[in-house]
Amino acid sequence: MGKEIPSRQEDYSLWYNELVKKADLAEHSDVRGCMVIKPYGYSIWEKMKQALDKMFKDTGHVNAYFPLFVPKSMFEAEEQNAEGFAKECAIVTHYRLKNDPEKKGKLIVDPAAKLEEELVVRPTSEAIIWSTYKKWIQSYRDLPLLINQWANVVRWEMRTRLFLRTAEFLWQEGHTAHTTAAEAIAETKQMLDVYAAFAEQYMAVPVIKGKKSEGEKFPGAIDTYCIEGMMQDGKALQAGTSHFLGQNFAKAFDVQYAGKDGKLEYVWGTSWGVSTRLMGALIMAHSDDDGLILPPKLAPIHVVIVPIFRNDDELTKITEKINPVIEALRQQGLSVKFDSRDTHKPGFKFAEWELKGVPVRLAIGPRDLENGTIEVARRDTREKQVMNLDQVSHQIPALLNTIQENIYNRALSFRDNMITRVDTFDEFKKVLDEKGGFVLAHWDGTSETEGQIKEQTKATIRCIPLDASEENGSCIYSGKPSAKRVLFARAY
RNA sequence: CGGGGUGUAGCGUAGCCCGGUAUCGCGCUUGGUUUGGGACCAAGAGGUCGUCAGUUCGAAUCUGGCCACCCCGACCA
Repeated sequence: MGKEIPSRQEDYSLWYNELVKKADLAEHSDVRGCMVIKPYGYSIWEKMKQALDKMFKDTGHVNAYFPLFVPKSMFEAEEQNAEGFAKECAIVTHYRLKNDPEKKGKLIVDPAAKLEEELVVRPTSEAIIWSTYKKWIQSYRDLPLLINQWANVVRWEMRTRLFLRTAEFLWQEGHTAHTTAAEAIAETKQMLDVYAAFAEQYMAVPVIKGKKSEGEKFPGAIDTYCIEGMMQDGKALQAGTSHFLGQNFAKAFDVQYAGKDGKLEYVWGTSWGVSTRLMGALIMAHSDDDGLILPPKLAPIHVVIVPIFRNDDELTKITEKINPVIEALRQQGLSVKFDSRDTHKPGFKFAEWELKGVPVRLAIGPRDLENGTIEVARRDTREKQVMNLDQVSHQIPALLNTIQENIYNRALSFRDNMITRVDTFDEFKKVLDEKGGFVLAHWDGTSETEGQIKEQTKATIRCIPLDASEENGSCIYSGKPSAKRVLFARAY
């Protein structure tokens, strides 16, 4: 009955798709590869934005907005970057439609309105931003330039999945310019730390910080750093990236500054971003077969209250009793939903709010009115307890903190159990097939080996962990010497 | 772009082989009884059967073109 979703064990990807739709997060639109983010899903994204935006501001960044369209010539300027995205760019070639003379009521592209120069719909904004920075930067006094933008971007993906990979998605992209390489590298790492802190403290998703291999890095970057999370099906998900761009874009767009000594130097750059893909990570890291499990810090509704009543009179009495509790919870900054609909039974409401992942549910009925109590249920453990009505509003904030910690710890121990060290290629393949998760193994550092392993196992090097300890060993594939283990996984 | 599949009410489907304008469930509307874990009964509303053309007295059903979507592959920071 009602909205049931398939179990994770039956079909993980079907479970994910159905959960996204049934929990009212998003749905496919009539536009191929694009999704509609529904109000409930969007409010989670808004909470993410809010927290991240504050973290960016606290580290000295300011927001700005750059255009959606990038002239093709500008896009070409940084070759590596342009080539990397060329295969998935949407292009604007015309600027006008006209009535179809053949078919009434139909529109056709007006061939007379062809653009002199095509416009690329941004797959990322380095080109337009660096060509603007050229105008903004003359002196060392103009640096560092620390700018972020919240925007949509378009990458014409062949196969799409709600939140994880769509043709258009929402993200933020930070673009900074610095006088020295050291400062730019420090910025790159700082923002990686910001992302990791956000993932762990707000999303309750533990992540591994690391550096991408040559093959996996951002085209146009010198180094790409990332945070990698582990999903419940044993596949890895890249949740954020931070790039040290060196002087690549400065040279491509001729962005130079005069130093104190009057000499012209190219600036050093970084860029970093997270996207609505984080929604996918959030969903897949915590949720269960009954629906979403949201960390309190990102839940649009912290507490839902379900009254149990047989008639208007009982509802009135419950409302009178519960209103002060609602008020007290809101005073503490919590978002509270009082679900007094008389069109659905309590059991239906319980199931619905569980599907939507509301962390805490309160239920109050005639029996509670007599006893001065209320039932408190946690979404993460499904535990129920009865509390005194006059104490409940004081205890909820602590309970929410407990839930936030619990789902983080649960995800952390799952993730830790999903890291396996292997020393042979046979073991490597066996672990990937039978257990999944991250595999820590020695690698000779060549892209040939990386490519061979990818081809044979579909596993990629997720990152070279920043905290990897020096350890002499030999590459699982080639047997050549290796100084540290890298993190492999099959990934989203 | 290759290989396979599907298109019937808001959603999920039956019917298609063997032509006669459409089945069932969920949801929706109305009324009543219900309400401490996804209520029940009754009465309703809703479909140019993806699209265009052809065959036929007659097409959801047969034939062809087109379109869209899904799966596998290729591709993918």
